Amino acid sequence: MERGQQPDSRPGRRPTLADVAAAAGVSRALASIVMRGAEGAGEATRERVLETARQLGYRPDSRARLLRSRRTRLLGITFTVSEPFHGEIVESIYAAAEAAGFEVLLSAVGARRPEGRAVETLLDAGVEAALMISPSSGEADLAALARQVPVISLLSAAAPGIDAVRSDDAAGIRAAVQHLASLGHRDIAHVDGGDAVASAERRAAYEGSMREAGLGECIRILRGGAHEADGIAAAGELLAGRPPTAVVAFNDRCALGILEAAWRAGLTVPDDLSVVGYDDSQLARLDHVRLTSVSQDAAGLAEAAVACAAARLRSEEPVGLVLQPALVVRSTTGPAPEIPPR
Amino acid sequence: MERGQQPDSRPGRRPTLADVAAAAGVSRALASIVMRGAEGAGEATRERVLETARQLGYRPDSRARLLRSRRTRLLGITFTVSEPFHGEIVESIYAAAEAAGFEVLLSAVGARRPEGRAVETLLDAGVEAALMISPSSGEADLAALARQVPVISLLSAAAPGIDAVRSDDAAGIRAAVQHLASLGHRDIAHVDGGDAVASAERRAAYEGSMREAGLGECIRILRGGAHEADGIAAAGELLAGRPPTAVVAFNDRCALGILEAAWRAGLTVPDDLSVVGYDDSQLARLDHVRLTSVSQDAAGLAEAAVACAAARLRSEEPVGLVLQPALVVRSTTGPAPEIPPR
DNA sequence: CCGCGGTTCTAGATCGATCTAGTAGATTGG
DNA sequence: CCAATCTACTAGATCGATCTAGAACCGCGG
Repeated sequence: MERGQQPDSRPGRRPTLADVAAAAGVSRALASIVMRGAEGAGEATRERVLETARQLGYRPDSRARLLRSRRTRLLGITFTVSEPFHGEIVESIYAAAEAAGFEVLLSAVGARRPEGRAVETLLDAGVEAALMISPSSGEADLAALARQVPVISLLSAAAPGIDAVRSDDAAGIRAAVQHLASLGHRDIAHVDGGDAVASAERRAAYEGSMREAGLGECIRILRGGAHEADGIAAAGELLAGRPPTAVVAFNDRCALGILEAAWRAGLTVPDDLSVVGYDDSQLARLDHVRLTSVSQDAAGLAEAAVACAAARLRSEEPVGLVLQPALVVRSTTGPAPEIPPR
Repeated sequence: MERGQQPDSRPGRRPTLADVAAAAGVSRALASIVMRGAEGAGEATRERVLETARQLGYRPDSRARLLRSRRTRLLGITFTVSEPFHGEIVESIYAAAEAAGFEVLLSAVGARRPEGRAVETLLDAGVEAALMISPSSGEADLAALARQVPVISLLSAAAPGIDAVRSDDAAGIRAAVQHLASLGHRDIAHVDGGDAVASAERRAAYEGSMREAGLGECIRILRGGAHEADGIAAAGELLAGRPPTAVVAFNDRCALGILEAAWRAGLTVPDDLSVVGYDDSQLARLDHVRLTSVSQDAAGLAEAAVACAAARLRSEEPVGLVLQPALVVRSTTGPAPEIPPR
């Protein structure tokens, strides 16, 4: 009677709502009402049912629950396991989704697991909407997908029929350039993202804001990429000739590569060289890095994306949402050297 | 007739097996047989059903499917979003699980999402077993969990009632020490993992293998940790006094910190200092790092873990499985300098 | 014409929850 | 005292699949 481990009816099986109802001496329907906190149950009965449920160790079977109630309240997420910034967004999405009453289903994209497959898993599980972080699929595929389920693209530009939540890259880059210019820098170079998605836009923003600052003649763009190695390679080229006094990198990982190359070359940051990253990822915040970076505000993006999904499920039209990034100044930027080094 | 977009019965809803059956003029049961490739259907009918399913854009509802068939074939995984090595294992688990006929359900652990919550989500979804990568819960919690569902712990030591799949840390460390000794190093230091789970074991293995190599007098252990900053801090201490000629780090991230500190201090790797990491993560393989590291063989661990889960579901006893790691020599280790530097 | 084994197919129960419609029982009002 | 109203509760259908038991049909030997 007092054991509370095994339901007497079926040995060794996880207890069901029927078990709880039987044990508490009520109908399944009433037990259901109590379990989901709906109204229509007496106070005394409610407590009795909750107590028996606790004793039996009952946990509602989410598959059965979702099957019956049309609204699954499930949000699917595709993300790339090897991208640290994706991880940060995922964590924020959990929080935002929970607050909005959604469950979250993750599906990883990786070298051996293409995005298409990741999305299919989500559809099979019955998600109500799919949040895709930096989707790599083509526009046609995304459009086809969007016909089956609301799709919210995170960090990428909008496509027809799908929501897009991203931050204003141009504004972010402009903030970086202006910050450096206000510190007296003139030779501000840019290591771009190569073939990465947002690379072209950030490159253009760099050129634009250099001209705005009256530094059109100092524009210097090097081909980089999204990873540390790309930063290293570009920095090698950069430091070989007449090095600039500051560099705006495509993202944090690229910036980290530049920092490493600078350290190896014996330069002091930020005395000899200022470096700005992009993403404000954990990497940037690490104690030994303290990288000045443009913050994409993972939490804000996540909340906006979840809000978007909720709006779409209330059958509103797709929107493109653009958040304003903020520059976070840390220890890798400082005043321009009085006399150019070397 | 030829549209193939909307099932005629219920507009705008995803088609069900009943829709397919009706459209193909067969019973639901037969349609089910065809869809899951069971035997008992005529060749002609089989093709007709598959064709109509394709036209209607039918996809089986996994919730309903799993609800009915007791075997959910679902594997739950808890992992930490910010740990790169976890990501690698996750990806390998996908492959291994698919090959073994399992579906995979991910649940992330993070700063704002404790492991307990991550596991509960998995249980609610009805996973048949839980694979936990580097579980942080206490033994009591794990034991309680293991009473509800088979638990396989990855990368951590075994606990009563749960399987554990890990690699032989002692052997890995020994391989690192022997490698360095064979290169002529004598002053081989160890930067440990601080409070991290496997730290004590690796530290002991370092001491043991140093003695085996006749270098008992050169033993030197510094407190480190699992992250880059820990490596930096320890390296600062190390390089301040009489620096060793080689360092065995607790893991790759720690080793990376040591490398950075070395570069900043103007040392050349491996000429002045050899460094060995642990995990053989993506980080170690990066072009500009090329860190000599002990490979934990993510794919092997993943396969073993999935096999373990399968065995447990055939009601075999919990086991502790230990894989042999392998040392991957890259560019951060070399012969000991003829004359100690400085 | 009957019985038999084999294949192909179907009706109906079932998984564990939710939801609709409706039934007891107490309370209130005229 | 009967009708109306409200609350507490229940029976049974339902979601979309699987699974069991059995029906319909085939050819074939006796």
